[in-house]
Amino acid sequence: MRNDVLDIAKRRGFFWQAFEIYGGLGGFYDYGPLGTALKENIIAAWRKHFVIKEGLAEIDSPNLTPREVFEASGHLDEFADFLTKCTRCGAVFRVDELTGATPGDVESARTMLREGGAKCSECGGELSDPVEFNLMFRTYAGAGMEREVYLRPETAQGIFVNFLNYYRYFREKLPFGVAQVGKGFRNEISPRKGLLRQREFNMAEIEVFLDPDEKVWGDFRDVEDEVLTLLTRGGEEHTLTAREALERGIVCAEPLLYFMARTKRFLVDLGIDEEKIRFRQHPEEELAHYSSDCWDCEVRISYGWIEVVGIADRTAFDLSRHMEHSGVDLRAFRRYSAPVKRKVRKIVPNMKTLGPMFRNRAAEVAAALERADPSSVDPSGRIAVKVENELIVVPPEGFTVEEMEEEVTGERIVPHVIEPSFGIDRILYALMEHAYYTRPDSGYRVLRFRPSIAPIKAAVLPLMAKDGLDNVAMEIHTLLRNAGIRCYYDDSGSIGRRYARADEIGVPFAVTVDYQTLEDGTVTVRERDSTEQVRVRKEELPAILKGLVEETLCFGDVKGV
RNA sequence: GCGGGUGUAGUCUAGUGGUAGGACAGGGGCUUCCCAAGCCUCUAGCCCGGGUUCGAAUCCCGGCACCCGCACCA
Repeated sequence: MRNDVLDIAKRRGFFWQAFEIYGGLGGFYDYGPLGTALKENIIAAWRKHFVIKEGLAEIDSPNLTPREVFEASGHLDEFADFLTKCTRCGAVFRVDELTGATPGDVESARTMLREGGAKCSECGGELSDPVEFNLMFRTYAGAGMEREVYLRPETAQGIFVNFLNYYRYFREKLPFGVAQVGKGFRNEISPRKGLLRQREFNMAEIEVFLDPDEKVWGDFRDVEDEVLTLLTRGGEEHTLTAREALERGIVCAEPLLYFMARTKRFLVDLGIDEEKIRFRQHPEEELAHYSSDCWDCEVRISYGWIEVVGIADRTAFDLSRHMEHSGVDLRAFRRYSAPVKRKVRKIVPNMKTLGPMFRNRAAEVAAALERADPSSVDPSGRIAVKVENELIVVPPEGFTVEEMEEEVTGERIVPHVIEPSFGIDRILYALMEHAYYTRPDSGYRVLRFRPSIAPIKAAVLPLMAKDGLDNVAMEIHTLLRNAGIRCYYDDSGSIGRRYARADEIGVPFAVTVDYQTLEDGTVTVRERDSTEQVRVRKEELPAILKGLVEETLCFGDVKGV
């Protein structure tokens, strides 16, 4: 079955190994005409399900990202490393942790490891030769190559670093969500399994920013009846509704569960087999460095259960780290429902005396005084403040301590992030496997794409390429294309062969011009899976096909003449 | 990255040192032909690079790619 799908993928133009004429390059694929169209249709469906329905802001940030971003995100520390493995127990270690120094290349890593005489700290076994483990592609920006940049391993950072822009865009109110469709790059050690593990891949990510004390998103009632199969960290398997999962505390964060249910609905809507979808919670040790809880949506295909969507609670990790590293305040303001009044003692600088006393540093001293704690005024009435690492003692006449009433309207908080991250290529491949079947009578191959997802919507076929049937069919072909329907004309070989060719790439409808067309202007429309036909007037064809393709009209409801 | 396997037209495959063959797919034709019918015809291939040999798809070495397992998978 897998081979049939891969055969169709290559032969008919869905996808194939890239750079083949130069021997190929592992982990890189081309999408051909049909694959590109299919991918676009999947993304369009994703937009409908998430961007539009959830009211997200879709954005587009660069693939190349400066080093600093990944220093902050932790990707550099965690993944640009030399690793060694215990040959006895299989435990994995970082060379820099074992030797206390960071090696520059594999050779020096090996030397350091051997000279240090390091052994496995778990079982004392011998360690393997180190392996370079840098999953990010590095390059340089600028003529002088002065900026080190990396191809992003996820699109998420492009959203986090712009948090303030999106916060402003959403008029400074939580919660809000930002989405991005784009490419991610990971220099996988061994890319495998075709589209499933590429070095350059398509992803669609959502970052939802929430108040940590009020982690809710969407209307849970919309999804509460959705039945989910859940594999918990503890090894239990449950099949229950989202409501039950929430009430029994199987998934702790409500928005996580909400997006899990929405994800399932999206996949089923695409044509993924509902019976072959499950959610698996990451065990502690599998969690990424940034997430506190994560559920993978897995789909069963010929390769087994594969992850197609990851739904993670990234907590305040990313924003906190970018705050530390950039020095920019990335907090949101949580407004209290009513302002809180409170009495405070404050130091008020007296500029009249501070000015002559400190001259050009007076402003800094005043600022330091305002930040200082009134209780640190010493018994003699003086206070010491730090200005540019210098301790300055300000005499009593330089300030007053005043008691005043202050109105506090809110506080600053670091939002938490819920991240549903979709692997578009994996979804596309899984969809192809799930859509594939062979006709029981003939064994002919069919892709059962629903009309809105199918890359090509209609085939226009003259029964015979003569007697003027071909001309009429070509006219209809033009008519349909002008109506915005993606279709093709085919007159080669027998009519049966042409139906089979169309079925193999999942064309849902075939329009056939026959001898009766010449008499009364009607054509037949054939539905792919049932192979049933209905005869309609050719003038009505664009409207009927548009309805069928947009799924506002069912094939069974098409009125024949 | 390690171990095992595999690379022959678009796809599947025959060919174990001596002229690369087939099937399917594809193109052109014939046949009033609605589910890959038949017939004629054409296109198209030894993964790449070295070596051994008079001669390599075949043997050897290296590389690349794919598959399976391990490891890795933010």
